[in-house]
Amino acid sequence: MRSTAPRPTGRARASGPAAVAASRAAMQTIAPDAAGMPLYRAVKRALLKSIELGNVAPGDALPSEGELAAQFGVSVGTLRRAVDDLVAEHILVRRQGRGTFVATHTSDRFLFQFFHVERSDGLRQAPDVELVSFERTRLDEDAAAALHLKPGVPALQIENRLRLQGRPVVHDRLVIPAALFRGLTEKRWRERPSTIYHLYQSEFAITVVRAHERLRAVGADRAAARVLGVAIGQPVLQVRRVALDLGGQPVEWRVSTVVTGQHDYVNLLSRPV
Amino acid sequence: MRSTAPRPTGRARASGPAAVAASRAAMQTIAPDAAGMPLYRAVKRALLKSIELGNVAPGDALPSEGELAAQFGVSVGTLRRAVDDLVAEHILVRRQGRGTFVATHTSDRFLFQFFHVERSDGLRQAPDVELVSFERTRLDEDAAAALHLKPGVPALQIENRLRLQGRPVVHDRLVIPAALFRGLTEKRWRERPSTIYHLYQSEFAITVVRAHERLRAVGADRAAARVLGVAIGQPVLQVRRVALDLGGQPVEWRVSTVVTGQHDYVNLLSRPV
DNA sequence: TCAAACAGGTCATCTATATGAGTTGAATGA
DNA sequence: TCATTCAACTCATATAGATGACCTGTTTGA
Repeated sequence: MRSTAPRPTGRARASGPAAVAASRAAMQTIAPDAAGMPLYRAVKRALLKSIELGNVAPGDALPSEGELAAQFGVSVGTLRRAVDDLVAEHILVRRQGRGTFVATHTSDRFLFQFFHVERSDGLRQAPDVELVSFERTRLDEDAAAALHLKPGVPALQIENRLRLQGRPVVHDRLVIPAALFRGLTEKRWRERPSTIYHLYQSEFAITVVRAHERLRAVGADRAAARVLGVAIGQPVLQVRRVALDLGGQPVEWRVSTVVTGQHDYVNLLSRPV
Repeated sequence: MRSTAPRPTGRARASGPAAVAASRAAMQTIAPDAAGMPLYRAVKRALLKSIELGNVAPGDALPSEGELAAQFGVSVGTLRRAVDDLVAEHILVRRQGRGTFVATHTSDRFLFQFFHVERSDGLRQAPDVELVSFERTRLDEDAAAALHLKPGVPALQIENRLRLQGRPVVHDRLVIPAALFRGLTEKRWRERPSTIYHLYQSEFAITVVRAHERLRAVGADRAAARVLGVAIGQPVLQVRRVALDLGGQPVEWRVSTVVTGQHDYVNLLSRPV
């Protein structure tokens, strides 16, 4: 049994209630090139770096605020300021009474951060995803430009069909650099238990935190028409997405085709806080 | 000349450097129904209310943080916490060394918060707006539903054509309730010096702070085709927007038609902070 | 006259500390 | 046995204050 009078510094690691929360990994130290930068920004960068390097993995608890502040040699207020930012960016998740955790791509919260199609009456539902094709290929011009790589670099191209309320609504064509996803097979892809981005995160340590999309209306091409069961040339929404990881590196290029007969792409300008 | 030893409470209003910043209006008091609510949220609400009521107008400086904190009877830290939120929502703007101001709809910052069309190569530019029509009408079903009003309520319908790099790219049809925009004439509309939302704000005390949009691909209808110079039935992007004011009330219904041949609708998922 | 220094205001960052609320596992006791 | 209580941890809120950066009008001094 542990002492009721805890030592003033350093604490038993593997006993007591706190041990329930995951391991207390050491953080990166504050970057030396942080001169002139506000302290809380330097702390934020160090936290980010620790997550990027895998010192703390998605789902892990961070050390407590007091502990972290001590590790960095800053006050709790400053530490919280840094964590505030990362929570706002959905990179960390706070749970009062439990701890602060590295966010995982499992929750609906994340799903709908990256999935904006819903039924025209406002019903928002997770899509059913069917794999259409999975093949090894090389980057074409568009994908290469989006991914900041050279055309011809080995890649995987994956096509999905997404159903909402049973109806095929979205056709996705994903292109990801093979180098970042070594060992990814069609089997592993098919058998993922959760979302695609959760697969990236849990199996390849790639956490998608941002994306930018460019939307346009086009006539359905042959491939999309066939997969979605619409006429060639029918107006469909084309969404071209670049997904970025924690370090801001592009990791996925995706072209989605959306049939907007009974569904819309929704966008909130200035989310309520 | 003022005393070098300021009184401990209450300060001279119209002299000294501080007088450069605009009037120091009295704030709303903290709502009595704020029980259980965190103090900073109650403060935020009171600030919002003061802006809604016009106690401080767009462009005005708020009292200094210390002064405001004293008015509300909270610490500066708590006051800042409330202001932080409103700054994040673009309702207030901080300028170090100058003060904190009620945001105005003049800056590019605001323009691009609500205008998401840019050239496919990434060039982002403010559009040139031409008035196509301005007429008094009554709400149809769609507009009424969007504005939380009954069909048949008097309204104004305004059509615009937006050019980018000289090329007509967007056709807007705006519907606004006449009751909210009493005295708005085509002349006043035409002669606005700045953006539409700035007109709403400066002339009608309606500040648009949020909007939600639903996008779909459709074939160009006759009106859009004529105004935009495209063939009827050509795939175009249709954006249906409801704009909300400070209090969250819908104040504008807008249907935009975007020709996405050489332009895209851009959307950032999880903006970098 | 006019540029430089200064004074006094603003917000920005950082520290330190106190108290409350939520969670969990262990101890307690019927 | 099993529900309750409790201790000890977590984050959440709030306070008070110090120091720095930034901005602007006034004073100073050549």
